[in-house]
Amino acid sequence: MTTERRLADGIVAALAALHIPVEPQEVQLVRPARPEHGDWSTNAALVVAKSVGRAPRDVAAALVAALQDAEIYEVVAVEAAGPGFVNFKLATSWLHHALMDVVAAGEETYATPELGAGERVQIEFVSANPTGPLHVGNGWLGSYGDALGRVMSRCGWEVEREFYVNDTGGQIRLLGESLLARRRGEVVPEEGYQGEYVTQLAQQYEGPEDIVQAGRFASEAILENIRETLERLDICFDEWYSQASIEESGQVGETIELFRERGLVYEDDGAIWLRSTEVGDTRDRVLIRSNGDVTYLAGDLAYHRDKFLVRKFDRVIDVFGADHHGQVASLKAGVTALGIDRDRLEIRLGQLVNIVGRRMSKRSGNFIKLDSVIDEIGADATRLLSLLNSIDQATTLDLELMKRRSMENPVFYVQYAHARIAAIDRKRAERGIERVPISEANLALLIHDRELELMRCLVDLPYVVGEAAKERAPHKVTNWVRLLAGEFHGFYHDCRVLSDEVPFELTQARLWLVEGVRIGLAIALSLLGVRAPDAM
RNA sequence: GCCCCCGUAGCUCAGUGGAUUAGAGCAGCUGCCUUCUAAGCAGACGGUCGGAGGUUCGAGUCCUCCCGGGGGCGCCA
Repeated sequence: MTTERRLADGIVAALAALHIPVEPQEVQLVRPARPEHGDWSTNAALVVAKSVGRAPRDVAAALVAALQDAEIYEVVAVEAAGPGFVNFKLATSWLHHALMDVVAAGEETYATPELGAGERVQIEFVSANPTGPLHVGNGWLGSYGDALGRVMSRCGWEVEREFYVNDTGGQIRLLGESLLARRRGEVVPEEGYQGEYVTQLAQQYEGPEDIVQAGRFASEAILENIRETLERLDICFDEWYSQASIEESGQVGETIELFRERGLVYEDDGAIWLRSTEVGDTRDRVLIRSNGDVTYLAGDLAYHRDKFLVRKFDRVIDVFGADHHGQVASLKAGVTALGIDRDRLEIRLGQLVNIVGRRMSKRSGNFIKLDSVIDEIGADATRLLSLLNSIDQATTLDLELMKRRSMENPVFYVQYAHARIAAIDRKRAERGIERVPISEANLALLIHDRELELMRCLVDLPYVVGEAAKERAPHKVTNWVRLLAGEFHGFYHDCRVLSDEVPFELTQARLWLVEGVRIGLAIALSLLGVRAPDAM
């Protein structure tokens, strides 16, 4: 049983003994930022004060007395503080036990909070049009979606990642036209695709002078290039879902029929409309244009019908760039019109990114190829760079920083910590030192401030991973791992593991502490999709 | 006009209800290498948390309005 569990149970029991009713969710047990506030702290007295009509400090005092009587294991002091917090001070041994827990659980099972309860969630992300190479923004949200999937999987969600391939419609025709124009040596139409890759594809295309076939050829080749780029970043998908396939399968018609049955379809100006204002949209939307083509929205709604009603996901998370904000209202409304609880569809909008020193015209970040960034700074740095900040914030990425081989560069800083640990282990082997089983190590010798800080940091990982999953914010894992790496470099500087000056027993204890840190680094880096190297 | 995101140190950003001194990294300043990688560690400096009201025992964090930046409001995708 963890210390946290013991304290939480103790608080509930103490409140019960005092006949104070409470909603358990309101009571928080946190690790305070300031050491003088103890090892753990609860706001229980503050949140129940109003309902029992007593001053928070009075409740806190009563709670303290009850908790003292309870004599919880390893708790050496309970005190009321500030406006009514109850702070717990624990024997240092609680950290040693926590370290044992980390090592016992290991990389596989440490920090795997059961939050998802097996809920089946689909995360759709990137879904870039196969009309050109991926840009920086795709890598940014691709890293986000992939890391979010990893974090949620670790927390007990059953995750599937999907890439929606927009392989049909006007843009593919336009791509075909652009390619054919290039092959004829003519100028590409003004709204067409001007990129040099079109010229290259035109040279490879040996098919007929047919827009559809040329478009398909080009989009397939480009999609292949997209896959390769994503693979370089270790961004994986379970499914590549074709928009063309959903249109050809008749599902669009079935979806529109469903809307019709609900009386949400009408004709106007020769087009077929969805009365989406009935279900929360700001305006009605066209499903079938007057020329007979289905709109992107109609396909997208058929696609979401497939996600919810055919494949039966409990929850769907769509990750879009902020430039797709216009789709949100109609998608939500369409899903509602299908009789699906709109809260089961989560749409995360990532703000647009810019690059330091590359003067942006409008959305300039989007014109920088992802492949060239990976060439420049490497895959690990590209991923970590993308996971440094919240996607809610329009950020300016600094490529130069990520190229430096020094502490200023977060990816090197963190990976270097892992490499240093591996170096210690190599040195240990060289010196013929065996690591004794942890049960035989005297962890009580770990009392240096650096050592205690490292253990405190490790204790926080399950909480951090859980928050990252619940808030769909994998960058919280990045923050944590940078912190852990920082603590480790401090420890490394002040506390030698292998040295004639260090007693054998302390060496053994430190070897296990270092192993705990390695586990923490390995877990966090794997969630972020960044390699944990043994040497640099 | 309406909708979404943001405004925190010179720069890039954490922090999204909790504790009389709001954090990190970088830039600039100062120390520390016969030692497991100095690709490191430490110290000092640096902020009216865009502004004004409000809710609360408690607000950078929640609500309202205003100012500023980005994005979006197609029979495009």
